[in-house]
Amino acid sequence: MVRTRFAPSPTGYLHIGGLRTALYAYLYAKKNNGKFILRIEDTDRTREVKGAVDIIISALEKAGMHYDEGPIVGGDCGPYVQSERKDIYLEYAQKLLDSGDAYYCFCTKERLEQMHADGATKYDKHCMRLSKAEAQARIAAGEPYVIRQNIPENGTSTYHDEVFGDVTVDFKDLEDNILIKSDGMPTYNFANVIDDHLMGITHCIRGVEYLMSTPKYNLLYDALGWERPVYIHLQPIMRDAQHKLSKRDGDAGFEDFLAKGFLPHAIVNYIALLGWNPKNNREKMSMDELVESFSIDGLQKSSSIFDETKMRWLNSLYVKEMPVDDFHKAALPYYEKYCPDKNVDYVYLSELLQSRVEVLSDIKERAAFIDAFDNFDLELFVNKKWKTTVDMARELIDECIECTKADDMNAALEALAEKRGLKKGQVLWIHRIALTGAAATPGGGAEMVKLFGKDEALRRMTVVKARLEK
RNA sequence: GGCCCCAUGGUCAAGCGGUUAAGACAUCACCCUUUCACGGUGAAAUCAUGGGUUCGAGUCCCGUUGGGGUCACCA
Repeated sequence: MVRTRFAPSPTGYLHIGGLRTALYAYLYAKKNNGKFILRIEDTDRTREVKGAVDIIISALEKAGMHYDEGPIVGGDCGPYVQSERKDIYLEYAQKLLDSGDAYYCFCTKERLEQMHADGATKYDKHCMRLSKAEAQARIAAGEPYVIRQNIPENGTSTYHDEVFGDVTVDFKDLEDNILIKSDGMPTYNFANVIDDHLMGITHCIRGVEYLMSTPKYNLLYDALGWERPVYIHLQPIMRDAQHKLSKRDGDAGFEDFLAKGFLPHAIVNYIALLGWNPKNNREKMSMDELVESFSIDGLQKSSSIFDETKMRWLNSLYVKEMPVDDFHKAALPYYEKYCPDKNVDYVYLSELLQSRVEVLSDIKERAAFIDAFDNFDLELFVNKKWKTTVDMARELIDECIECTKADDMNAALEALAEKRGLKKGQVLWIHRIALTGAAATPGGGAEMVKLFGKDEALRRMTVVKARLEK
């Protein structure tokens, strides 16, 4: 049975790159009728962020990825929070100590720093030479210590990665890294191996930053007599050719995009395609369809640049197919914030806006004309294409108002154009500007009158008339 | 710097020795619409570079360049 996992450290938000890693792990598990596990990697107590686990869980929920085992829901391999598994790691560290695959190290930070200052590129195995008795004595004396992994001094290690193929690393380039820190907590390098095995993880899906250290983990699997998992390393999502998308650049978090008005599934759909090709030439896909078409051979070997513009396009597709009621409900908070308590038909506004909005937050500018009417620039009456002028508006405003009162406004406007020897477009332009005060509106004059209602429409035009005649 | 990995239009990408080198976003033009969008049609735009191998190379090999990753008591 396939078992994959998403193992974030609780930093306070879910990075879009992390979300994609989680997504691929989820898709792969579901595609193979397997299980998707959530594990929290919080062994660095100094980086503890309160409430971070809840944020991750709720983000996964919103994204539509339900984990089968993990915090809160539990499972047979719990606990799923590493800080609660301390004793387990110590137990396995002891086995490694016994077999000689690990050793106690008492080197001080000062000595380590001096070593590097002297040009050393890795730890010199200084403490490996200590006898067991001596090590025990120093521990008994209360000296702080760590446990290091004993890596062979010579030879190479090759393993197969599902996306990169065979990767070979020379042991000379690997350091005797720390397995257990002086506070008794394991490092990622150790905990990840122990947990992946104990939790029955069959496919290890993670970022490329672990590509080169994977041989160290394999050494651990081998020493403990465990079967290695299948490895699938993922290239990062970039902001541009040389920088990863990061929180520092702002808005690299899943929640940030939600706040910007993106729909959760649109984000998921977009990032699924960033670094993976479904081979069916389809882009807009439901979660079920993603699961159905997911396959690791569509995974990209190179990193990809995040393109918010394209995500907006995909989002607009989902916005358009929303039931009008849903769209209206989603739009309401924006109306309340940007054009509250106006004399307009908000439901009709939603109807007009739905096809003109890519992300919900576009509503702000799209509906701005409703609120920003009073002081619009009269120069808007000037239109190059239609050759309209402010003077023309001044001349026509009274009649435009009359037309608006008419039962058949459109016909009246048309008649007005004819009477004045103008093109209909010229009259319509002036009429719509007088009504909305905006060069672009989510509908023509007729729609705008319907949106405002005749009374409010006339009130607006009267205000403009006064301004024109001042 | 050592080591590992990567390299097709501006971006996401198909391609797995023989193609007019798909498709999508963005861009531009036109149509539709007497606003703006939506929609439709079309255009422009890519194999980083130098050597091989081969009848034939975007596809295979080597070098170069560029980029990323990694060298922590962080994950």
